[in-house]
Amino acid sequence: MISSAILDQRMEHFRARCAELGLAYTHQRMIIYRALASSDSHPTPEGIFEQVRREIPSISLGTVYKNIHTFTEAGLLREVNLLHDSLRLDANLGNHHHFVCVRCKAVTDIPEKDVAPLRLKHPLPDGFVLHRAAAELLGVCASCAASEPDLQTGSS
Amino acid sequence: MISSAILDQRMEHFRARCAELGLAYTHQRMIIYRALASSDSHPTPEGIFEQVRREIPSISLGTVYKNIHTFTEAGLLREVNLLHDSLRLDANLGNHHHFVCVRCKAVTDIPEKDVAPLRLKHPLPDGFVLHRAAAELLGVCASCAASEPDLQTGSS
DNA sequence: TGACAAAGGAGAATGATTCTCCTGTAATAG
DNA sequence: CTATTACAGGAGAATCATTCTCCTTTGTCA
Ligand SMILES: [Mn+2]
Ligand SMILES: [Mn+2]
Ligand SMILES: [Zn+2]
Ligand SMILES: [Zn+2]
Repeated sequence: MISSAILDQRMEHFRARCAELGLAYTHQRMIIYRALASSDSHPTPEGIFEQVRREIPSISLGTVYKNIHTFTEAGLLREVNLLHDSLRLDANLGNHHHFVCVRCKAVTDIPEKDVAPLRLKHPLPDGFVLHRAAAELLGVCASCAASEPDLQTGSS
Repeated sequence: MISSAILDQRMEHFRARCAELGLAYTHQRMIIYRALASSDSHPTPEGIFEQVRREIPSISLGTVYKNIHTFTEAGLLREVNLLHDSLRLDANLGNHHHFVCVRCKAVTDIPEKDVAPLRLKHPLPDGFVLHRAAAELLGVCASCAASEPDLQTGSS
């Protein structure tokens, strides 16, 4: 759960961004975004659907999915897992990092030594056990950047 | 594509691990693992299926999936995307890191300042444009660790 | 208030993945 | 080198998340 101050700030940003983009400010959208914005557990669409249903029993799962896409495109939401559409496999068992192209979803290995060592400066929450750590670099790969010059600025 | 020396080493490891675990060393398994081990593009099950099919036209997609699971459990393969089973959303738009529990797939936010800054010590491959970087920490969350004491060693 | 484009609801369709069921074959003992 | 048998593979059905289609409803704006 998120503090009420942060939630208010997020809801205000949501309202402003809807106006900015000409998105209709519907009851469903407000409730869906509030469910998302008040969670810090990285929920699934199903989870959001279940929660929203308590307030709007007639809401359809399709509406939840459609708005998740709308919000993501509007920059109001991020997908935790860019690669969730299909399993991606790696037979390289050594430590290394990954660069993921936000455009074509290509995954490129980055040698471990090319990134400053990942060091925890504060301990993990109590009871957590760390197995492995790697950097996930997001951006645009060479071939996508070549075909879309305006992506080269790094401004999402 | 991977160098032939590394491929040989991986195939030898594969053979040894199969013997170790009592896994039958079938032609299909060998061809499937070779397809995986000779790729550095983080292929999908479909992609592996297409490639294996050239050598074993009668192979079934189910066999590819089954062996991918077998190999993953054997530690011969890793999933790039632990969270690919369902979309996971994040309304926290600030920079932060993620801890993913390998057991229950819970995603926990780690404040940006709790990890040493992610710095590239060598430039990305030519033409690549970086948008964002974050650490992905893998391990076992507090509640999973509490319920399975033997997971606390960190030895995968 | 009225017109219209955008948004929502219901359920079918799709696509990736898993499962079931039967057949074939690698492993191993004789 | 066979026979036995448990494990592995093939085919296709089933499942589950996600997307799409089609029609109805509702914000938005004049
Ligand atoms: Mn890799
Ligand atoms: Mn997060
Ligand atoms: Zn790309
Ligand atoms: Zn857990």
